Amino acid sequence: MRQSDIFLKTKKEFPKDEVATNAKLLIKANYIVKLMAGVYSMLPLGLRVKRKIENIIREEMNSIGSNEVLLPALHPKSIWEITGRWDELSDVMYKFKDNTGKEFGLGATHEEILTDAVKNNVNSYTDLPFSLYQIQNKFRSEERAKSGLLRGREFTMKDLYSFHEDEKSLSEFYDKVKETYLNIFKKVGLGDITYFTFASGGSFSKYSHEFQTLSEVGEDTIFICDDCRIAINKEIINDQNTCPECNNKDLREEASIEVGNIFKLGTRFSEKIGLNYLDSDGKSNPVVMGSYGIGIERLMGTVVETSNDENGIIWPESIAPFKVHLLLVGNPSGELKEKTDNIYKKLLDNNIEVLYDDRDIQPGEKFYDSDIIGIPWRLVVSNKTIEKSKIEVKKRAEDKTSLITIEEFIKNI
RNA sequence: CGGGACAUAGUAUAGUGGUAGUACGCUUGCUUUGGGAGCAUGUAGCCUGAGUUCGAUUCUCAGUGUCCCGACCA
Repeated sequence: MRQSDIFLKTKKEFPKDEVATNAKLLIKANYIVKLMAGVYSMLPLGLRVKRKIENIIREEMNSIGSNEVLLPALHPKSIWEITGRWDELSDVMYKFKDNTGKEFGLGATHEEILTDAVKNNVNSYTDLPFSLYQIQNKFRSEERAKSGLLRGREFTMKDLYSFHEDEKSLSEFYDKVKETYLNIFKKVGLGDITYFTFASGGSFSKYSHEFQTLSEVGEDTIFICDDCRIAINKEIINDQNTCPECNNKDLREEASIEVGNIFKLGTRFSEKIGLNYLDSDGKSNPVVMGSYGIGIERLMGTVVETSNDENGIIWPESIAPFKVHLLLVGNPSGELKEKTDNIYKKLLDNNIEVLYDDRDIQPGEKFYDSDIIGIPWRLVVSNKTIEKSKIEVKKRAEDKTSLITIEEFIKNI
C-alpha cells in the first residue's frame, strides 16, 4: 500500500480529552476516530489490526473444531423473557420500541439466541458435543464507558458456546479452550503478562476463569501465584486466599485487564429454552453448555497499553497493520524514486505486507509518522543507501540500524 | 448513578461584557529533502437554550457532550 493512496492522517497533537494511552496513541496515529464515549470508528489502519486479531482467533477456534456462525444483533423481547434476562440485564441491554411499539433489544450477549438457533437441530447424544462461535458486535449500556478501547458501549466480541451431554465432556472442552486462549494471547504478544485467573463461578461451578493481562490501567485486581503462574481475582479472595493449585499463601497483588473469560453455564439456558437431547437410554436431558469470550477491541487496546514508548505504538508482528514500513527519504524523483519503487515491488512480490511512504514531504515527518504508527520493521531508502546498493533496516522496538541489501532482508524476514 | 473538571477553527491552545488571536493542518506558488524545513498566499472557530445587559463567546441558570474519581461491570 502506498501511503499516498491510503486514508491515513496522523495528528501532531494528542487528543485533548483522552487520558488513556491506548486512546491517545490510536487516535493520534489515526487508527480510530471517536464517535461518542465508548464508540469508535475503525479507520483503515485500525481495521487492519482488528482483522489480524480476529483471524488469529478464528484460526485457533477452527483448530479445536469449532464452526463459525453469525447471529443477529437485533433481538425480540420475547426470547429474553424466556430466561428472565429481559429484566435481569436491564442495566446493560439497550432496549427500544420500533415504530409499531414492538420491543427489541440489541445483543449484549448471545446465549439465548444461539441456544434457540440450535434447539431444533440437536436430537440425541450422537449430535454432541459441538461448539459454535461468532465474531460480532455487542452492545452494552455501560454506565461509564472509559479508557478508550478498553470499555466500550459497542464492541466486537468473539463468543464461543459449547454443547455437551454432561459435565465431563464440558470440562474436557473447557480445558481445551483454556489452552487455546493462552495460545491466542501468546500470539498477540501478551503471553508473558497474561494470567489464567480464578474468578467467581455462579451457580453451576465453583469458579469461572478469566485471562488477565497485567496493566496499571486495568480495572481488575488479581493475586498471582508465581509458582503456578496463575492468579485469583480479588472478587473471590475472601473465599479463596491461597493458590487453588498449590495452596501457596504468598500471592502478589497486581492491576490487570480482563482480556477473556470462560464460563461453565451448565443447563441454565438449555433448560429454559428447551434444548434437550436423548441419551443412549432414550431419556431426555438438557444439554450442558459453556461460554467463552474475548473482546477484540479491548485486546487491541491492551496491546497498545502494554507495548509503546514515548514515540508511539510498537505492534507485535502478528497483528501489526503492515509488516514493513518503507520510507523514501529524499526528493521522490529520478533514480531514488525508481529504486525505491523497485524495492517496494520486490517486497510485494514476496508477499510482505508493506506500507510505502512515497509522499513528497520532509524526511522528519516520515520518521515521526513511522514511529507513532508503530510498524515492526522500518526500511529507509535514500541517496546515502542507494550509493551502496543497500537499505537501512531498523526494528521499531530497537534503536540500532543496519545496512543490508533488500534481498538479504527478504531472505531473513 | 454520586462527585469533580472541562467545552473557542480540522487539531492543540490564548483571550475578551463591544463578534476573537497564535501554532500546526489544509489551499495556491516557489524553494527544500536523513528527525514534523523556509518564504509568500488563502481557508476555517466561541456546544445548545433561556436569563441579565444597550450589547453575552465572556456573567447567571438549565441542558447537552467529553474526560477523571467512585459505584456498577452475564
